Amino acid sequence: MAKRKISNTLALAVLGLLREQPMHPYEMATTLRERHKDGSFKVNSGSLYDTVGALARHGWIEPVETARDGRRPERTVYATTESGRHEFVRWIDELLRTPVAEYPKFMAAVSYLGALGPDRAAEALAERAGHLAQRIEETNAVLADTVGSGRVPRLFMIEAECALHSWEAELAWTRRTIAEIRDGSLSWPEVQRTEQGWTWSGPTDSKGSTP
Amino acid sequence: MAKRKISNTLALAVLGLLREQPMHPYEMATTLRERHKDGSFKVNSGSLYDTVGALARHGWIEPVETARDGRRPERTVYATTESGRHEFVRWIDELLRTPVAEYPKFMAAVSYLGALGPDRAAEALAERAGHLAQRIEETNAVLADTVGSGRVPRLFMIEAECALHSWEAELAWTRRTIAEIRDGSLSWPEVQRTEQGWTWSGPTDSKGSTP
DNA sequence: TCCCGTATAGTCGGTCCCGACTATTAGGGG
DNA sequence: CCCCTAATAGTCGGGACCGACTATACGGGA
Repeated sequence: MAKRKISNTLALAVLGLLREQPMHPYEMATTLRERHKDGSFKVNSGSLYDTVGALARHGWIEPVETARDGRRPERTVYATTESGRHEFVRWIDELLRTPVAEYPKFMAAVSYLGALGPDRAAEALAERAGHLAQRIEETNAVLADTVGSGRVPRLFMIEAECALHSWEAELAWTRRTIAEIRDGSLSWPEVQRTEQGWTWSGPTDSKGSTP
Repeated sequence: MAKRKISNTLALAVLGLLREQPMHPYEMATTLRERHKDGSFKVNSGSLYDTVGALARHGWIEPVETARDGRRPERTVYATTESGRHEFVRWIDELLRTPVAEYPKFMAAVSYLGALGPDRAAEALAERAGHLAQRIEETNAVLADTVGSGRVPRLFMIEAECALHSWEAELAWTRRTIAEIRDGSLSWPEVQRTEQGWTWSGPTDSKGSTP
């Protein structure tokens, strides 16, 4: 599978918005924020203008008007093209079908959990758990205020449900791991340098070395 | 909280490796792959040399030797510094404590699930579910072969357990959503453009419009 | 009426990151 | 013994991404 010409998912959001209505970049940003889509797309003005430019170069969108209100900066309004609308659907299809490797910061830190020692690790994870619980609550509130009140169809906020499930899973894992650290069921070997290679020792693990 | 000087987590991996032993960049890459850490860190030669250079500029690591084997390219061997070792621990602590917004590609696609229509969406999700199941199986096999056989302490592969849980959660959500699409409990409104704004209609949702 | 904070709209320079590429050598099958 | 592949070690140019900055207009309190 050849690499996508544009891989920034912000471009997907742009195509999605322009499918509804011609718009200028600044309006795209505010619309995405209004609809709470800024949890799924990193909306950054710099990236946005870059992305819109790239989409235009590829012929997936095109400028349809350059208006000027008084002496404010010029606004360039864009619309999708036929090929842009097709690309939009193809891209979504591909993103859904084939999982790609992601490298969340949390996973990197968990890789070196050992370096903190059991007490500090448990404490740090506990703080994270608190933040996660709060984030989950906030998202639930947003869902209640939109889908829950019938103002927005559920399908239009489905990604919030997806994110919620993912955070709940992370929270569950975090809490379980805290418990395992505290009750000692996750043994904490100390690493030592020797001339042979690496040696570790711990409450339940036997000594060994990596070749 | 001021922004970190280096945010690429590959730098964390480098600090972690050099804490054990002085090394040259190429050896870091192969070591990370051997230890199956390339699921948590994106190991790319270009990024690696950039990252090592940045770490050296900040004084967190330093070159200790530049050896040359025959007429092969020069190898620069690096070691951590005192401040590098402190930074390592501080960084892990911070990454664990405070969750940051991540923008997985899947979330972006789910945002526009509607654009595929129910049948194609369900089919695409089903294909994803298959890939996820396979990935889970592969990771389980790796865990069985390392931790399961007692060759590596569980703590050293803990991030694989974490990733496994996260994928299992995603798989569960995916399967549940497929079922909801197929049995019609996730209603699929059609969006139409009107002069007022946006109108949708669907089996269970009442008509409405976004202001 | 004057000022100040906020909303509107976008530009710009620099850093980060990637992957394709180069160059050398060890190893092994024919 | 020779060629071909894989492994070793790293370079480089270009594109993606970010966030700080500019500039104008509007609204409301002092």
